Amino acid sequence: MSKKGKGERTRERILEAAAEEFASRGFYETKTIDILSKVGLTQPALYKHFPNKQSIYCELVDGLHVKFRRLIETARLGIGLTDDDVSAGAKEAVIHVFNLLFENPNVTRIAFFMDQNAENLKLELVKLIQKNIQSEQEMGYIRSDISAEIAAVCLVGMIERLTLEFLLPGKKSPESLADDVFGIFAPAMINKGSEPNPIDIIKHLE
Amino acid sequence: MSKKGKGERTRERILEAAAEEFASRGFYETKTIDILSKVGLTQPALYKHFPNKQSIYCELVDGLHVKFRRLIETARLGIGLTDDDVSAGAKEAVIHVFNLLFENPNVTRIAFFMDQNAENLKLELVKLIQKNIQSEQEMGYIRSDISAEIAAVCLVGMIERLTLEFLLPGKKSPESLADDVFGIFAPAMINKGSEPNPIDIIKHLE
Amino acid sequence: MSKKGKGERTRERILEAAAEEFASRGFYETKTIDILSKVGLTQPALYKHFPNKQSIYCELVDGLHVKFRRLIETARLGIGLTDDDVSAGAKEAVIHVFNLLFENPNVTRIAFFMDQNAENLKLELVKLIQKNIQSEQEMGYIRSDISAEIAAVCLVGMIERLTLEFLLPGKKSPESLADDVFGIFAPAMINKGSEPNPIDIIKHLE
Amino acid sequence: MSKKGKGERTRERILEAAAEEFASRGFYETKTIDILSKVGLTQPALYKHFPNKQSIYCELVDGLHVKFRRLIETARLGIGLTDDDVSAGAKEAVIHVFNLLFENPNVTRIAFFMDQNAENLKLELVKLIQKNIQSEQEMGYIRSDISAEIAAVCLVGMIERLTLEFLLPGKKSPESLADDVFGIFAPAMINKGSEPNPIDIIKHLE
DNA sequence: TATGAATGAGGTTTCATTCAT
DNA sequence: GATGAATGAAACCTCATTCAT
Repeated sequence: MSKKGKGERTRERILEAAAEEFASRGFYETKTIDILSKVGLTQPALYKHFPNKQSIYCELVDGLHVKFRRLIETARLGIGLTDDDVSAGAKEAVIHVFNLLFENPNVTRIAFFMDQNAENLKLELVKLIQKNIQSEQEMGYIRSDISAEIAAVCLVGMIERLTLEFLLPGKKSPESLADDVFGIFAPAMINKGSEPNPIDIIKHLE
Repeated sequence: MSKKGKGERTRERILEAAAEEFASRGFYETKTIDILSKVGLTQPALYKHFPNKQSIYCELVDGLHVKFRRLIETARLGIGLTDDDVSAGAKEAVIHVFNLLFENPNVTRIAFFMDQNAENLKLELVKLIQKNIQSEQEMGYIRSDISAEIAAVCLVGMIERLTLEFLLPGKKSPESLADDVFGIFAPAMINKGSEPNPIDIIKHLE
Repeated sequence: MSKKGKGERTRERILEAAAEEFASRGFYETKTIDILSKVGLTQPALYKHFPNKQSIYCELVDGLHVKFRRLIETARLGIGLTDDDVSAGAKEAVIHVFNLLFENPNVTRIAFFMDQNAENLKLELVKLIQKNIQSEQEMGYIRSDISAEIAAVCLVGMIERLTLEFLLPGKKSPESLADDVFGIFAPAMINKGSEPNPIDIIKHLE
Repeated sequence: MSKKGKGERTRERILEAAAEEFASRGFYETKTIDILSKVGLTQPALYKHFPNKQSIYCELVDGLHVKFRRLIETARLGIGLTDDDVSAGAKEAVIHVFNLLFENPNVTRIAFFMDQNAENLKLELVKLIQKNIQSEQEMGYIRSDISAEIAAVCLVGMIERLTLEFLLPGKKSPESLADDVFGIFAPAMINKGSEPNPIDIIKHLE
């Protein structure tokens, strides 16, 4: 009666168990038998569903990486909004990031923190944020005396560590963490005492 | 002339090669033979100097962890200075951290970024910073509407990522990075729009 | 209308597919699933019809081996004929052999060329031929300066290789190959330059 | 003191044991542990010397195949001799073949009788012999009413079976077997009653 | 001090084979 | 009669690690 065949469900149970094991022990210390005994299966069952241990790992990692890249892409396309939307949109984007990372904490641990390739992912995120910051700097909304790259890198660093210490353990919600991040990041970026760059204002009025 | 015997030198060459390999491939993908062929030795030589592969890894990791904890301890003891010292001291402390992380990039990669235990280390750093922030919040020097813990976590996150992207690749110096960090973190913490706490002002004027 | 039930037909399709696979890949490189996918069945179906993989192989091999031994037995009983019959009968026998080997080329490949037990079969054939040759040698019809055993072995060798190179690929018919074999073997056996044994001549004139 | 290092000798002992096992059980029924227990070693020792089980097999097979092809090549270059040399040379060549096959009976069993690729080898031998026969047919030395190809195939068939039944078990020497082969093959080929073709004679006198 | 040669131990993987439906 | 899903068993291979020199 169930839409999914038993095989499909088994496959998913393997993936889930693998995620738990990989997240807590790492790839190498996770033995296939650890995964299987968790699911209550024996070795050949695993190889009915996956060609090898590595492929389970990859499926988990790639899954998140794809979603993550898609999120970045979506955010990139959303660039170029009006005033309030800009900062509101930024926070919204960060919430999306936290949401995604919170979807499956085990997978996030693996794909976003343990996997070597995660660095590339973070670099892409940095690039996206950097571009946004630069736009806003050109518009004079935020300080221009700070390197957009440095700022972006810092923002990503904050997101990372907040994810590890508050999001994954379930201590804080994505929204709340986004507030926290911008509670620090926004004030740091604000064009405080200095007059806004007149040219930027003109640009903005057009 | 050299104080160190040949054996001691060999031991160090092994450690160094191991650091390179561990840093680039990780513990499990680094085979003892990879390390040895890099040094031009054969397997038994390794076991003359170390009880096993794990011990090489531990020696590298523990070395940095000890130094790191010592740094934190020193910083902790240095708490409770006068105003200028406070922020100057904070930046100084961050420089020390960057300096330590820059001492041996390979080891840093291993002990500070790959090793599971690094989380504890970072947690200790967070605690230290959190305490400092709390002190300053109590003194009214900085915003009190931000959780000291969150702020500390964010600061550590920034340090981490800046280390990975600028310090380890040699793109920026410890001092410059400390400037960058405080260029963002300090303004974010400043008690701006709100009326400053009168008591704090008095303190500050002294 | 068909005498055979569906099960029986399935059984035969399995045998046939197995013969193809065994013949082209050998026993070990043929996986049960290869056979089954060829027939469009799944694994349990196989075990409804055969106790195991080996038994399929045996059934194929034994089938030919039994037929072959029966052929040899028939030939053995037919020994002791008059002159013309002798050589004519010999060629007839070889045609029978080729016919049998041509009946199912795949099975022949397996049972006559790949199976270790085939050696015994060939040995039996050698023994039979050797006896025939000896009889004829005693009768003086053919050279006595050649070991009957050697001659028999050679004849079997020819049959084997001709089978592989011409019969199984369908390049030559059993009859034509029998002609070829005797085109070489008969002249080789003939009592040519030497004076024929007078006694033999007398026998021959009868 | 010995020229060969211990490792090299071990390698050879493995090869030798493998040849025995492969020859008697076949590739798949030979477990690496069978080979190793014969040599008194454990698994890793094998993999110090060979990348895998297959490579041991290949080294054995390729070794003989190369020698065999070299032999054929040498024979090919030796074509085109005078009268007596022709048949003498042919026998000589067959002796070389038998000698090679006798050098290492186990390897011969594997590379010349069990290995699938052996068929190609035999085909090459057939081609060589066929050419020689054709030359002699053109010169009128031997019967032209027999297909050179058929004759060559038969000759190879004889060699094969004689090898299996007499050479490998050590029942007959290469020379003796060559005599046997030509005792049958030469008379079969001889241009008995018929006058030699005049044109061929002229050709031969040139 | 360093090495050539060997090992113990254990993991991944691959089959043929079966159970419950 | 046939199947989806699972298993038992065993082979290959790869390590870190050690022995004897």
